[in-house]
Amino acid sequence: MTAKKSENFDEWYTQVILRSEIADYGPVSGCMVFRPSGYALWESVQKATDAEFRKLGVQNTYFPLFIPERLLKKEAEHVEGFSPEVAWVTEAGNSKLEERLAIRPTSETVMYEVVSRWIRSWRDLPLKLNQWNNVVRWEFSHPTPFLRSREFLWNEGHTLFATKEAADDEKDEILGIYKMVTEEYLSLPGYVGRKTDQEKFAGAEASYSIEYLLPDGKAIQGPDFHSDGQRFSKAFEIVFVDEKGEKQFAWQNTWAISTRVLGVMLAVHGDDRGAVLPPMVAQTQVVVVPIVNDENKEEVLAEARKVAERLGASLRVRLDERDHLTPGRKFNEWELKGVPLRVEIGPRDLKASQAVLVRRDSGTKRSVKLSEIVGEAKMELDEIGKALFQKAKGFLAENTREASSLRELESGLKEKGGIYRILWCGRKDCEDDLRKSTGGKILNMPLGQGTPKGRCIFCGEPAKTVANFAKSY
RNA sequence: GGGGCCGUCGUCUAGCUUGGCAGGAUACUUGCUUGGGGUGCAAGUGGUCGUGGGUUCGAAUCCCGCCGGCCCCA
Repeated sequence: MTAKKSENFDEWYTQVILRSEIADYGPVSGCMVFRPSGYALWESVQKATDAEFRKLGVQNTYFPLFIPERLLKKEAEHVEGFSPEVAWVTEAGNSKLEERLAIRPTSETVMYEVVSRWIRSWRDLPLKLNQWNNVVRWEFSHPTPFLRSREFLWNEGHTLFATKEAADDEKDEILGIYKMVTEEYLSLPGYVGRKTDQEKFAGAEASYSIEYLLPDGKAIQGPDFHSDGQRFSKAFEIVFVDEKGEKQFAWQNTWAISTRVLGVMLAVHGDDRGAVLPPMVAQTQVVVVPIVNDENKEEVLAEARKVAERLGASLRVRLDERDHLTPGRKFNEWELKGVPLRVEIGPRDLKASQAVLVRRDSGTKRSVKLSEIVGEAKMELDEIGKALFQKAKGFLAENTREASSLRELESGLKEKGGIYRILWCGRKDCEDDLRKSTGGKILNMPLGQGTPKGRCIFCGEPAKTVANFAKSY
């Protein structure tokens, strides 16, 4: 690592993900490669999230990558929102296609066209579908691995209900899952809230998001949930007969968590030595580094293997037996790669029947008895996950401020960055003007708040809501 | 979206101003050495100089386009 996180964040971020061997660039701009340790992070998130979805009765499916143009166009607001960044297939071999095919930017249209055939009666509902897949959104501003890539991986949940109430009830369930996974697995704190009408998903009635703060003071959106109402069911004629024998349009939701959260996690926790991976998602949770010399090589290696095996029964462990590297080199390498916990075993430890545990997050070392090492390692890993979360939470809190005047907001964003709590009248004009004059935007509006006392930061009319405001990715 | 800086072995880079043998460090391979925080020595492998065109006897070097990366502004 040559860049410092605090001095040149963008360069630091690039170095971390490349040098830690988590990701690499592909040959097409904006399309990244997940290397094994990077893909393992996603698999951990996927596994944890998917298990929660299943508890709600969500079933996994797979729908096609390609969407015929006529389908994509069926819901007007939806197509308008996505058309600038849709990638198209227009040819196959030497012949031009009769109808061009969109590479899915999201799958509403292709799914609902088909699903409409599956729904006939209120007994067919609720129908809760999900797919883990890739989508393509051809962004034109600077692509950044994980944080803004043209192709990314995500889940897209698509659920259909008989009533608005049933559909609305799902919001807290899904946002709760996303909050749990990002907090407990990725150690990331964020702000849950509703998006403004301008910022909501193209085709939704209302959108909700979890917003995060990056170390450079800019905010970025994480997982989201959309109440689609009956817009898509009307466009795609997803109709069922209710208990009274009347035809009704289904009420729908869509929701997603993407690989972007991995970028947020890497950016938030990493330091000037490299990546710092939360134990719950790290491919390797513990690395065992034997420290040998000629006299006791076999003895030390044998004990190191034994320790690695015992730890390996319940943890993801790697034993670094490479003989051509010195311990110091290995320490640096595994720190760069972000392995949460290191176990050192050398001649001195052997004599005392102990080993040294070194935490990646704090660098603290302590000796533990070999007989107790499994329990101690588990405890440390647990502590590391919590400590990362607490540290990130502290950063978020320190960089969340209130601004009561436009001037305060402007200068604050410029000098310190971070997220500002502001009062807003709810009018689109003010939202636009705020964006123009500050370069930031309304991220979302915290849920469960009453009408606040006070006036809109821009126009001075009575405020309708509190809003999280920041410069963003 | 606008402006600026930059692309040379896997990585970092010298060379470019003033056109003339692509050089170093690191990594990698082999051997020895070393080993509790980036060991040391020796030998070896590795480069269409981002890409396409132009100028020239001759281009990493000069000119133009494209691609990619970074920075600043909106």
